[in-house]
Amino acid sequence: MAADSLSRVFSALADPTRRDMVARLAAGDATVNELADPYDVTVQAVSKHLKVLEDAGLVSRSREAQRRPVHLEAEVFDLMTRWIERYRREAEERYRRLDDVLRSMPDDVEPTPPTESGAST
Amino acid sequence: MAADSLSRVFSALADPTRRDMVARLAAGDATVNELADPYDVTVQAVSKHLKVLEDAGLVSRSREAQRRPVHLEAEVFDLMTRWIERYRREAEERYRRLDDVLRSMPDDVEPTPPTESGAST
DNA sequence: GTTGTATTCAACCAGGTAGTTGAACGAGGG
DNA sequence: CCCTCGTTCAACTACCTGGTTGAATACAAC
Repeated sequence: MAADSLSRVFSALADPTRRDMVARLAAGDATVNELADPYDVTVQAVSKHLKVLEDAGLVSRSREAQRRPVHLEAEVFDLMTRWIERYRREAEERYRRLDDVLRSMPDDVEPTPPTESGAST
Repeated sequence: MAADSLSRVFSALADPTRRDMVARLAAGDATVNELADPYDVTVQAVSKHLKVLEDAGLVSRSREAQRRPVHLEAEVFDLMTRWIERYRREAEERYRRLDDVLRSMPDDVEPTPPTESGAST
């Protein structure tokens, strides 16, 4: 299941520093030291953040002499967008449907489809 | 601390159980007990998860007798989608631009050529 | 008023995470 | 070869998180 990688991506982006790194990397590749500069933390801490982003598939690192330029991988964003949009659409549709029902319902009972059983994975 | 709302939303959805809850809530409102049923954890744990989702603005709870039906709030998804799409677009555009540059540079010099180990293809 | 049901609060524990310092490693330049 | 720079590894600490159990609260039914 893609749940695991989805967890890694969401978790990676739950940190403001990492989100800021992603934002800056969207403007262009950078080295660990360059990335670390604006933050008030050690380079080692930034290196750890980078590892989290890398494990989530959000960035990749190449080797160029002793530097390791960090590159943003945009494809993983799709995974999130797909998940988000799916449930948003569902929720909004349901909302619209409910709205319809309420409007077309004088004071009768609620329609309960017989195909409704416990939700499963 | 993850005080900003974007951090809270990403953090909330980083947990597979909470994502599953959201998925199920997209199909319709549910009570805490209903939500807790399929999971192998106590109701209290689910209540905590719900609090996280609520703090993130992903769900809301009303009061209906002693039950507290949970309702999915779809708007917050927009916040994430906007963030994600912004940087994805930036990254993709940059990629396209780079591609252009490379194509318009047949055998010219590169901006930073410390080592030359073959032409770029 | 007492009982029962649904939910939350409080205290606690195990594991993970973000940060630190200090040392090691890898590649170029003197 | 030795030194320096960029980066990562290792060990440690403080805190946050997800889980537990047990008690408390809120409302409905009896």
